[in-house]
Amino acid sequence: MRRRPRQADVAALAGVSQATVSTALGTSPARASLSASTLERVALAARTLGYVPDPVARRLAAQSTDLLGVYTFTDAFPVEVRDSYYPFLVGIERSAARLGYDLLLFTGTSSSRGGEAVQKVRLADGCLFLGRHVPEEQLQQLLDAGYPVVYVGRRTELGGRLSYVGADYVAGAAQVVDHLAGLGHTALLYVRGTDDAVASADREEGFWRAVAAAGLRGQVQRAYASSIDARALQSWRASGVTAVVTEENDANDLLAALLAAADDADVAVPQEMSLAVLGESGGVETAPRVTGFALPRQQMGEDAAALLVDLVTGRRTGPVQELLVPSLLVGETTGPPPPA
Amino acid sequence: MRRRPRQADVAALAGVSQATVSTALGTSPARASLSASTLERVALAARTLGYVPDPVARRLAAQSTDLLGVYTFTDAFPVEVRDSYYPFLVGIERSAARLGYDLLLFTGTSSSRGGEAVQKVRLADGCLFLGRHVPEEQLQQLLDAGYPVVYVGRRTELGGRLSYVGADYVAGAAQVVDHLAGLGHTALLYVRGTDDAVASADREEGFWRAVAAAGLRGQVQRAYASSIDARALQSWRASGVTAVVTEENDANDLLAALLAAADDADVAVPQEMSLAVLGESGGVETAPRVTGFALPRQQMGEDAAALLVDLVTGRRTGPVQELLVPSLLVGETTGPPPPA
DNA sequence: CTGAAAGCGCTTACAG
DNA sequence: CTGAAAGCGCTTACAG
Repeated sequence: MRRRPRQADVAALAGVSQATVSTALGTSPARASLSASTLERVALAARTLGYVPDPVARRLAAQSTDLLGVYTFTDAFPVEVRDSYYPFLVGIERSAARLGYDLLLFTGTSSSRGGEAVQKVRLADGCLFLGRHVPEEQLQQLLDAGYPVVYVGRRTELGGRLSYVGADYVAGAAQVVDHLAGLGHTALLYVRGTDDAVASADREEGFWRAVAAAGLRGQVQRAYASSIDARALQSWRASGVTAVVTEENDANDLLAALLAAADDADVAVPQEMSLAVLGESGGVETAPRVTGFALPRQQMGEDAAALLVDLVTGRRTGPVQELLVPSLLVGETTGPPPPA
Repeated sequence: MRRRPRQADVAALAGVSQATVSTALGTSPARASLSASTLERVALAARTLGYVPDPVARRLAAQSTDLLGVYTFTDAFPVEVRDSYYPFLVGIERSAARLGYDLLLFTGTSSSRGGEAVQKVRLADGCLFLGRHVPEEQLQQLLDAGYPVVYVGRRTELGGRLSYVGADYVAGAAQVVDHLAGLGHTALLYVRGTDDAVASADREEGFWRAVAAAGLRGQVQRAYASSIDARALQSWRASGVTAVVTEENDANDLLAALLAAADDADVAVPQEMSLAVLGESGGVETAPRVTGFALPRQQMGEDAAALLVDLVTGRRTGPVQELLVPSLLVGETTGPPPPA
C-alpha cells in the first residue's frame, strides 16, 4: 500500500521547496512571480507522481473546502415526503455543481451529542438548512462565528439575521384570488385552518390583500375548519358563496374535508361551486387536480445554493432574504360561477 | 464576530494544557488515566465556552471525520432517473445515520480538473460509488492508498479488488423463469438485447440456468431484439411458444416493442401469450404492470454503507463482494398458457 | 496523573 | 524569483 504523494515528494522530484510546489500548484497571486521553468518542472513532477492535494490539509490551512453543507432536521431522503424535499435537493445540487462545489449532507439523525453535531457543518465552507425545526441556539452560534448560513424557506427567527430563500406565500395566495376574480367570482369564502406557522399567516394575508385589491372585501366571508360538512357547504351556497378557498396544511385534511362535503351535499365542483387551495393539493387521494399554487422548489434550491456561495466568497454579505413567487396551478376544481 | 473557541481556550480556562483537553474530551485510552477533577474542570470549561472540536483538524491529525462519501458519476439527483437512484440514497442514508456517520455527496459534474476531483472524496473516511462509469484509474489510486471504497452494483473491474454490494441478476432471472414454469409454461422464448453489460450477461445466465433446472432446455428458443414485430410474434406463437421473456434495458424499448407487437398481432396478453421482463418495466408507458423482478435498492444502499463502515473501522477487510436477491414482481402480463 | 513536543499536509506572509 | 518559517487545530506517543 503505497503512501500517497504530498507536496514534499513533488518538491524533491522537481528540485524546489515544498512551499514553491504549493504556490505553483495553487491559484494565489504569488504564482505569477514563479518562473516558467519552475512551473513546468513542478507540473511535470506532480503529474509523474500522481499528486493530488489533500483537501483536509487545505481546508485547515486555507479555510476552504469547496464544500457546501446541507443540513436537514429529518432524514435527507425521507420516503414519505420525498416529493417535497427532492426538488430542493435537485436545485441545490445543480447550483453547487455549476459553481464548482460539492455537497456535504448532514442529517440531524446522525447526531449523537444532540445539538452540538450541528457544528460539524463547519467542515463545509457554508451551510444550507432545510426543514421545520430551527435549533436557534446552534444557528446563533454559527452566525456569531460569521459562518455563512442560508435557510431554504422563510424564517423570521433570530431577529432577521438569518439569510433565506423562501416562497412568497402572499403572492401565491393573491394569484389564486385573482384567478377566481378573473373567472367572475365575487362572493368568496375563506376557510382557515388552525396552524399558526408563518407560512399559514402569510397565505391568509395574501388572500385578504388580493381580495381588497379586487374590490371584493365586503362580499368575502371567513369560516373555521371545524365547521366543514355538507350542511355548512349548503348554507354557504345558499348565502351566495360561489367559491371556497382553503389553505394547504400538513395532510391537506382541510381540502379533503371540503371535497368530501361537496360530494356529500351533492354540490357539483366546479359547476355549482369552485374550490381552491392556497398551496398544493398533494396528499389528497381524490381524482380532481385542485386549483392552487406550487412552490418553485427547485428554483428555491438553486437560488439558496447560489446565495450561499456568494456569502462564502464574500461577493454578497448577509443577511440576504429572498422570496420567490409560486406559480398558479389551474386545476379542475375552478370554473366560472353558476349563473345567478 | 467572536472567534470560535479551540482547545487552547478551554485549556486556559480549566487551568490545564491543550493536550490534556484533547485527551479529556476525546475517547482515547489515555483518557482513563486523567483524574476525575481534571475531567470535570475540562468538561465545565468546554461547556462554558461552547467548545466544539474542529472536524477538519481532527481529520488531519487523526484520520477520521465520521463522514462517508457518496460519489455519483452523474447528478446525484437526476430528475430523469430519480426513482432509480433515490432508493439507494435512502438506504445509504439510513445506514449512515444509524451508524453515526454523515454523508459527503460528490457529483462528478462539479469536478473541474477531470478525474482528479475524485480524490476529494478522501475528505471522508471512506466512499461509496454509484453509477455506470467506473474511472478505473482513480479508483485504482484510492485502492492503492488503502482507502476504503464500496461500489453499489456489481463490478468486475480492477481484478476483483473492488468491494461491492450488487444485485443477483442470476437469481432474479431464475425467479421469473420459475414463475412461468410454475404456471405451466414449457415453451419459452428468450429475446436478447444488444447490451453487453455485466448485468445483461448475468440475466441471460440466470435465465438459462433456471431453464435447465426446470428441465425445459430443449423447448426454449432464443431470438434477437431486431426481429421483434407482429409477424415474428405470430410465428413464435404458431411454433408453440407460450411465454416470451426479454431483458430490461435502458429505455425498456425491447419490452415496449414486444407489447406493441402483441397489440399489432392481436395476441391477447396473457391469455394467449405471457410476457415477462428480466428486471423492471419502468419507462414503458403502457398500462399493464409487467411481470419481472425488482432490485432491492434500498437494502443494497443500506448494506453498502454498512459494509463501508466495517471497512473503515477495520471490522472487515476488503474486498468484500455481496449480492442481494431481487424480488419477483408478478404483474398482469403472465398467466397460465392457453389450453393446447 | 499531566505537560512539552512533534506532526498531520497544506497556505501564506516575509526574507532575501 | 524562491526558500525558511510559522501556523491552521487537533492527536498521540513520550517524558517526567
